Amino acid sequence: MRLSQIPWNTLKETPADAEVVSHQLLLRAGLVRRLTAGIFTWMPFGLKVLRKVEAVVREEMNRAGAVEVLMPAVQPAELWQETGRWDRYGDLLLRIRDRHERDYCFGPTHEEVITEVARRELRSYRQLPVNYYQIQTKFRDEIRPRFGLMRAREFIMKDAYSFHLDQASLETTYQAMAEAYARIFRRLGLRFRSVEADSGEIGGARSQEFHVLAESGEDAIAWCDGDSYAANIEMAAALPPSAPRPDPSAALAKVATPKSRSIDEVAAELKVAPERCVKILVVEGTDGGVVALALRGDHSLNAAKAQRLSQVKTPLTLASPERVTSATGAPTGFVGPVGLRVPLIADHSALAIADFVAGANEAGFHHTGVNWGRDTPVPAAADLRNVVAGDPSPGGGGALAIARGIEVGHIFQLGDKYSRAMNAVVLDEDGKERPTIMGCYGIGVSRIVAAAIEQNHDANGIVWPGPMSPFDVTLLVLNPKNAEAVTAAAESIYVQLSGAGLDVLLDDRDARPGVKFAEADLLGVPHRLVVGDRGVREGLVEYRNRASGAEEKVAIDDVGKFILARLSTAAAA
RNA sequence: CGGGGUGUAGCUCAGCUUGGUAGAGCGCUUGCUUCGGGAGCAAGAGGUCGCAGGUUCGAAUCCUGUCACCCCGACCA
Repeated sequence: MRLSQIPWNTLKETPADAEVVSHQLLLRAGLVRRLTAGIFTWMPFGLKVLRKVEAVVREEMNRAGAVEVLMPAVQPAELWQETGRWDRYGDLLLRIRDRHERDYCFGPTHEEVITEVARRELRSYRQLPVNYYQIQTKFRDEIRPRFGLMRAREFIMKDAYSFHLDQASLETTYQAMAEAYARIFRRLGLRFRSVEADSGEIGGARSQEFHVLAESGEDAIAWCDGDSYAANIEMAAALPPSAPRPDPSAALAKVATPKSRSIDEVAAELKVAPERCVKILVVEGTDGGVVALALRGDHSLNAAKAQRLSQVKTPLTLASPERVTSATGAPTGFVGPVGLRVPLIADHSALAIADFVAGANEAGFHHTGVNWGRDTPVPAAADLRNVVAGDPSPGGGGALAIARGIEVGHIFQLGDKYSRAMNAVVLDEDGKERPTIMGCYGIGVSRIVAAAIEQNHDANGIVWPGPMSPFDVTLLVLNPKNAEAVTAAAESIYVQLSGAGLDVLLDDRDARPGVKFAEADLLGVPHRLVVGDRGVREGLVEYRNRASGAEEKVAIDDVGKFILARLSTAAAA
């Protein structure tokens, strides 16, 4: 492409409302433009990136035996009423009414539509298994769209749905999808991890997430190199400490702590480490009362784990300050296990310490030297906390590390939830009707673009992994006005590279060199060639690698081979 | 939805407290000089000050309403 013929505007200043780097750089590099909250236009170069991601996804889905379809974006309410999700899905569902006053929604996902397809098309077990996929625009009316493409309302997703006669067949396809996903992210040149995940609302037996690793990731994932354990922190099990609880050695005492409510304040005032404190969180229970949860002072509550307790109301709700005071006799911050009048469940780690500090159930006072059993009944034990770096891995292979990740893929085993609700059945070998068993597999295609930038950028702009870059190579022409020879050389190199099958961006604009360099860095194409007066006289162009900054001079006649060699070594790596 | 904030030129923002008729930088246009890391000088174009009411001789500025957007909380690819 010749840059002189494409309107391309970059921003020198960071737009005020762009919070995360990917959003800032997408806007600054002119790849996307925001139309309204959570809704974006893909500009020419941004679209090229999106298409490259789609192509890899499509190739790998096809390789894994999936078959592409394209379902409607607009879906009738009736379908959603069949599965009950018209009412349950809530405000995330963008509802539309047509001129006949009929209800529709803009699809946030396609389980209903694909199940409708399946129940019409699939009649015999002989047609199974089948895995349909599409790459399509979805709309979820997020309460708060943010972070640019990372959490847009309108976004592009690859979603696949597989249908099986039995669980064993589902397992096979699920495994194939896990492998396809790993191939996709590897081919895109992204550092990623697959983790065990909570299957959440969609339901079903097994679920795995794929995360692009990046500091700015919204999710925390726990992993261990020693045993290849990896799980979303929501799921990662905290093992009970192996050492038995020490015997009490201190006497129970009540101390005044008028200013201290938080663990940090209490620990500072009493000069004890937070891990020698026990904090109590009071949450709503299932029986209309409240339930107290005990954690070691330095640990944080894991909402997903707490919700799994039968006594705890879902969704997890902290009791209001008034409820806490009336139930325990103390305001929040001073609740403790000694003489506590509400049911108490303690995290394993909180149960494993002796002589600890805790609230005294009286405003302005804490206890020191508290011991389970001696001063309080021994509460029920449970895994309630988030794992922290250094915890033993549930896989037994060593210590856990915590990394941040951006969820870009999620695969589920759905079972027969939708096929039963919508009567998607096939005849089995015995001629009996059986509901199909389903799997579903999503990839956030547009989110991948943002995640790639979050993971790969520097102070000057984007540093695309080669396979996602809008171009293979960018060719900067310096001083074309003053040097016809330079223009001619650039043209010949452009033809040479294009002829070699490379996607080349030729910067033939009448612009100053500084502008071209700065904008090339912003755009982040991995390989840059500069054609200028200096080199052309010697028959040379200058090469620079965007990621490493390494520079090299290359003979004009050899540029095609040179770049191709770089691309193939990058692909092999 | 609850809490906080912002709407002034394409972008980043000043002006608002204390009403007097619109500003800067970047970007854009033209010319000249420049030209190896977002040039300099000069001349320009561009704004119903989010919208609607109100107060006032006079409103970007004060009041009321409204809309949009952004940030903090629970969901998700």
